[in-house]
Amino acid sequence: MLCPPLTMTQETVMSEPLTEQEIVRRQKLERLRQKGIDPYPTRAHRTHTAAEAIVAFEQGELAEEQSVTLTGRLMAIRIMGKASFAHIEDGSGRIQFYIRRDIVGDKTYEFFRRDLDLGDFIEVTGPVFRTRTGEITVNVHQIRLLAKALRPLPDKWHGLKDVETRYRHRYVDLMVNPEVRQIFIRRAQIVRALRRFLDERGFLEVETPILQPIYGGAAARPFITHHNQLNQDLFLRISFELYLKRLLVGGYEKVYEIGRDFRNEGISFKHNPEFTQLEFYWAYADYEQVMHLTEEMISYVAQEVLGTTKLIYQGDEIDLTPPWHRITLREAIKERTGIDYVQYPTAETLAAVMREHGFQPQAKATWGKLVDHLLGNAVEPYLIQPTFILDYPRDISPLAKKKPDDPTHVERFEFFIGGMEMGNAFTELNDPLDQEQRFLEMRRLYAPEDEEAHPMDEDYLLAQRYGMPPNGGFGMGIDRLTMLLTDQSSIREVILFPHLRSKG
RNA sequence: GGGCCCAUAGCUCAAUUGGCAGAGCAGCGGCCUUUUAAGCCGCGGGUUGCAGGUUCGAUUCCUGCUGGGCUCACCA
Repeated sequence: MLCPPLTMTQETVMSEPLTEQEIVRRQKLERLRQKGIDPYPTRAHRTHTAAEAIVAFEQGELAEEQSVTLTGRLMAIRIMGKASFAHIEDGSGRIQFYIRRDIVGDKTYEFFRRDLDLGDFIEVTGPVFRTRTGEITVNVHQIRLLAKALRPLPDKWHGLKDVETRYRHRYVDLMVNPEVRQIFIRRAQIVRALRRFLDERGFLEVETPILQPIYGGAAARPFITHHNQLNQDLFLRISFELYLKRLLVGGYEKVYEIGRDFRNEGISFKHNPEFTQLEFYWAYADYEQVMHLTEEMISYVAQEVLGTTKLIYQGDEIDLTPPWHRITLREAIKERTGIDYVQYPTAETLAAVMREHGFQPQAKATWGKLVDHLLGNAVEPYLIQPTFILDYPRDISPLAKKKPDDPTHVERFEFFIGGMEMGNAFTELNDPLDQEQRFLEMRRLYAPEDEEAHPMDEDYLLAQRYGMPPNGGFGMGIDRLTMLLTDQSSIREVILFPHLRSKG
């Protein structure tokens, strides 16, 4: 038989016609059913993972001819007539098995040869031995199908490279690219280490609303949704800040949250519309103490996850060992551009001198945005080693407390590693009347129809009037930290299902 | 949103100046009882992202569209 007729009459929800290989696999499925074999049996059995079987054999824990039963996905097949080698892969790794016709019999051997495909999940049982070339191998006595795969696997050597397919069908990426699987294991380790670090220091993990009637705590455009029964528009949160600080009013002294923020903005190598944030708030601390905790926390995580505080990011050697470099924003900008922004206290004069220096700021940018432009364009890309940039202009930091000796600046820092902003922190503003003025100021800065204009959170002001302890707050992008610790240049490589435009 | 680049078989990639769309892997048939990117022989598989245009002839040149990548802008 050269090629079976390429027709399939079964109804399908997929719009694409079946490929030849898919038709062949469905025919095998039918053949199995006719033989009375369930291609999707309800239960599987295993005595060892692949890794456990290998260790058990190496340590002599398996008696002569003692059978093990392993499960996994069929990843490679080498048929040599009346005997064959193949590899299965489970969550612990790969292991080879050997199957001989004279051991399993004609019927089983033909089942293996004709009915199984790469990608199928199977169960194999038999004693473990070492081949002539030294590989620990299961000598199969019984083999069973656990789940038939109806789509062919990508190239066994080159894997799946097409970036769009990797993101849209991440499960395929994960099944054939082990280094991708490793990234998300490491991501979980990072989050676990952060939790452990904060838990050990008495921080309480809390959960605050994702659906919020008023958004705030950051400068970003929100996603809007709607509650039908309440007939109420709601916003997906852009930060946790205002809710977490309410908890300090309530009496908790150390709180943190790890969760998702949503920002309705541009997508780039370091921006995804939804991303994971860590924020903590610490009563009676200031931004100096938060800085200490930050460098301690990040180096702890690196030590826990990588076993070292030195790493390579995109070709640069980075040393996370504290203490980190500290420089004021004003000095950093002066160092890189020669511009001392305090000499140009209005948007007009600052924009003018920036243009003289070759910058092209937005025409209607506020003074604070101009300073931020200088930071982002002239300073940030050079901050490869971990660096705290301190003391931001007051008018771009409406939730931060003024410096006692300089009311034009606030006690705020951002920290940068590998040329990326990793986090933002400040001595939190806890003066309810000052806070109210800041909110009113922000409202004046933006026209009401401006999408960046922020609604006034009156309940937050009310909370502060009950008394909020002085405190230091902190926010950090976990996706970016994961990029750093896995040496990835795109945030999409550290998010399992990154946002992509719909097709068609 | 602007600029640049990319899209060819299930996967990874070729295709000369515009001249018959190919290879490896995967698949199918055959040989092969310690292989490991197994090997050998044979066979099938394409709306070249989509829609137009130029041309005797378009994977190739042009326009538009869709999706992706990089980059700039945007992102208190």
